[in-house]
Amino acid sequence: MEINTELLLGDCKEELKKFPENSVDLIFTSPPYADQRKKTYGGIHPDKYVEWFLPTTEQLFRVLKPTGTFILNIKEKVINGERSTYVMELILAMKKQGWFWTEEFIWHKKNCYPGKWPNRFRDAWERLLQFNKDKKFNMYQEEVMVPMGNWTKTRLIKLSETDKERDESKVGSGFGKNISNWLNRDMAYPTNVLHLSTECNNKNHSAAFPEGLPEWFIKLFTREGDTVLDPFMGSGTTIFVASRMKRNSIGIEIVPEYYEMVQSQIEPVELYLFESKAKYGKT
Amino acid sequence: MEINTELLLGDCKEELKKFPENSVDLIFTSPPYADQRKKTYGGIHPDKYVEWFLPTTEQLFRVLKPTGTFILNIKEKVINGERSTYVMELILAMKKQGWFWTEEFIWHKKNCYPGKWPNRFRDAWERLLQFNKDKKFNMYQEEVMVPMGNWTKTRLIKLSETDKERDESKVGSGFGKNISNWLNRDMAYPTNVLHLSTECNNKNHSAAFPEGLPEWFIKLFTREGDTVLDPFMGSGTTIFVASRMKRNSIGIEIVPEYYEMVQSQIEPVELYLFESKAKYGKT
DNA sequence: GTTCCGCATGAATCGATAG
DNA sequence: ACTATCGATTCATGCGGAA
Repeated sequence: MEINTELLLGDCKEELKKFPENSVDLIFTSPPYADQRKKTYGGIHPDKYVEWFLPTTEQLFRVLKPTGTFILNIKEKVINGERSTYVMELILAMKKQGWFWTEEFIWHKKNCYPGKWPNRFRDAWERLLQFNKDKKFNMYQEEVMVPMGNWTKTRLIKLSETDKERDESKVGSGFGKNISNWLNRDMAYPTNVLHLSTECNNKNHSAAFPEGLPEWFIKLFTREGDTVLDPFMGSGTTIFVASRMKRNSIGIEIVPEYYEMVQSQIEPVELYLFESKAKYGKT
Repeated sequence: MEINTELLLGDCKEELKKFPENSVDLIFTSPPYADQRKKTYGGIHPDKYVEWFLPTTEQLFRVLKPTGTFILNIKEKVINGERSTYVMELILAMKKQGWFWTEEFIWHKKNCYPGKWPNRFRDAWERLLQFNKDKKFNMYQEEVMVPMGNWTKTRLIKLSETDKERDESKVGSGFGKNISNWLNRDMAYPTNVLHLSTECNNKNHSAAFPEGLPEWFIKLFTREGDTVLDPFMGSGTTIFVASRMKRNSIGIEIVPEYYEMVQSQIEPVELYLFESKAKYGKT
């Protein structure tokens, strides 16, 4: 199997026009937040943020397959003591573009930035907005199953009786059996809350999110040989993870320094022979 | 000290007009979600939700003190495979009413209800939206401090012997004071992510949220003798907790069965004599 | 080679100061 | 008045050096 990694230098809303429509399985990205990273990206004013982002999401909509998924990592900042609304306005605007707002995952940052203020606590979570072109999309849930704790086990045992009664009367035969199947397994499906720490290592590249974040969504929404796109590549976390997981990937970055740094660290084409099981490194 | 609990039967947006303005310190409520609880509340169509809710928030704005806080527990439901937008539209509309959208807390439901769907995972979180009338409001952060993480944990093992000495020297020399300063550093301020399990009590009424939820916000935003309001009282969780914590409380409920049930279980007036330390039961 | 400790480092936010 | 910059606050994490 041949896995390609394609890196582009430039403004993603322009570069994306070169790509064919319906060609990407997963878009995972974390755009520069409003007024953040001014030194590298110039900073986008909160009032102009939606207007700035919409041309890009329009291109993303075009290149995404109907079965594909767009995961957007974002969080509104505090301005004058209150939360900005540009994320909510962005969601509403993207729906008008045709996007389905399927779900909102929560990334719980266990090691959030410290600080103390009279009127608020530390911000320990970010949004992971899931958008789709269609109600039907690819989702490989069994790939992200997690070990079940004893605590959950006992809980399910207690609930199983009530579950069987209620759901069998509703649906028929299916649901109650699922529950009993779970008891025999030691794996359970996760929820829409993800617990991950940010990586604050001394390396040159300071990634905005830990590798575990794109890894989880790449597992969930793609298979080996599929294509992953990150239009705001930054330090390249998404691209490195996708490559390691045997997914084709496309990374676009407007800052030359970042682009060159990623380019120097990645192999554009890799061959995988007689390997069916992937080894993703750390999980 | 005399603590009053006032219960009203009726539509809260009407009942609230009887109350003077600027008289409530904390509003904590979980309104009927759109199209949920149809049997008891009739159900509100998602498209009409904002329109339905705004007259109530207008009254809430009126009765809340300038230093007070409004905590709204809400979550959008899934309709035709995608998340509704009525919560976001509500926030935008409330801002036009004059509310400050100060913060969004996340309630991470550690034991959310089991289930399996082909296109989504179990929903394990809800929003706790904080609104204020002013940038300045009362917040008693030290009341909700939590034990610190592992750095101190390992240290506490070594300190255990010294800990004993502290108790002995409490009465006597000033040696204990140094230690207590150390121990103060074992507590840290929490974040805006709350981890609470849903309660599975055997009572007839199924509370929408666990007692720990209103308890945390009552600790954080009020003091003994302050006034807490829940305009959608339901099974009365907020009222019971407020009463136990020696706060005056006002509960409004439109369903007679709920109203009577709460009324039969609460003392309208309670006297507390010569007690300076509160015992809230479980923390 | 382990374990332990010290230290720098974050998509932060507020309030004061300066242009 | 309104924006830009700076210092103070604070904690989980992972690295490197030490015991």
